[in-house]
Amino acid sequence: MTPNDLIANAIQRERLRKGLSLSALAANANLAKSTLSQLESGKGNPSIETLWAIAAALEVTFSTLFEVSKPDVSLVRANEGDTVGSDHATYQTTLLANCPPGTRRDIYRVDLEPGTPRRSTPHPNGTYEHAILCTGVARVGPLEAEETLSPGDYYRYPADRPHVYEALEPGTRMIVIMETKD
Amino acid sequence: MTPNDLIANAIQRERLRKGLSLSALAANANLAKSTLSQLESGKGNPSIETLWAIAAALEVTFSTLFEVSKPDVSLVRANEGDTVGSDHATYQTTLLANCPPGTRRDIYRVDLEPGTPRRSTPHPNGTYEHAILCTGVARVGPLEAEETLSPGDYYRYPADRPHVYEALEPGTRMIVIMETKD
DNA sequence: GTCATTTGTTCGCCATAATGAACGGTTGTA
DNA sequence: TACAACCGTTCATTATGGCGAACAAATGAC
Repeated sequence: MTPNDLIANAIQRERLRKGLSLSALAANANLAKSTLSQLESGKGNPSIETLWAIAAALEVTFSTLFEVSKPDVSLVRANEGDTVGSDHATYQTTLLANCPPGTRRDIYRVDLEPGTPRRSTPHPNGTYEHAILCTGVARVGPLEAEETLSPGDYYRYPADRPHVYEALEPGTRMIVIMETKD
Repeated sequence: MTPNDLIANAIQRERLRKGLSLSALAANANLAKSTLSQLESGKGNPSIETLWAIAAALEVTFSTLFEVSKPDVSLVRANEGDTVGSDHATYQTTLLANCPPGTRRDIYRVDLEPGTPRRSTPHPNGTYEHAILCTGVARVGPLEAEETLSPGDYYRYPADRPHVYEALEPGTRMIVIMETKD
């Protein structure tokens, strides 16, 4: 893939996405439309000033012009299914939770040992926690709905009420993502 | 930041990183050293053919020349990190990454087996991935900055460029949180 | 139908990016 | 010291990217 083709495709892709005509884009970017015409047809070797003007007029970042067109697989997968990208037998991904807009998700690694259960005070209203157990066994969750998690298990629960973490085996480790409203 | 300065810095940064002299780079790229001299001093408006030759000679990807600095990665080993709320000896929590406003974080559980490395195509611009290894050993990250992760290790890297997941042990499992701009 | 407008392309001219030689400065070696 | 080999910069020449005018084709208004 030569840079000419790369940019030719990128310019046209972004231009059509914005519904701009070649002439209109030329006007916005203060470029001759002949220049754009040549670039989109792959005949050309533009300078970065020219590209910069194009990127600005297209309202995209500079490096966008050098990216291959995105099939947008991730977003489609997220809304649709559980298991994705299992074309390789050696590879399997499971979507555990997609992120609602207007939320924050802070990521914690939690190491705990058997002993006194850790009781967490309620977090702000609307808070959720996502726990994925890595190693060991743990009992996790709000008071009326604790669950015993084994490695790989995923559990999401409201964290705006009292909840516990209790290791049932030594060397228990889990990932906890705390989700709060913005 | 004008593109001239951006590229001027990038070329010199990558050139010095490889320990190349300006003259040597010019020879490798089939360019006049006067051209490189002008570019590195910010006086210039190079064509993409010129930049392409430079990127090839520097053995970096094309878009590397437009990046402000190195890939914005963060690595927290299993025994590292800022520990919070460790009042109990049996309990330890590590904040791996707090969530910037206006972002989405989707959570995946990834199971993979040794074999062909899984190469991921770039996600939309500004995407980051957070990987926490649960069991096994994996090599993860963007092409220029892969890291070998052991259980408990946390690695954050830009995912808007090609990156890989490769299991180095059977039964490798990790959590991947994909972070995208809203 | 006619005319006006807009589309993207092609061509000659001009500004300029890339060139190569010459330059001064620095390092290393006999 | 003298000399060679390298460094990066500067400058006149040359190749070429960007420009505007002219162009044919498609579209819309009346």
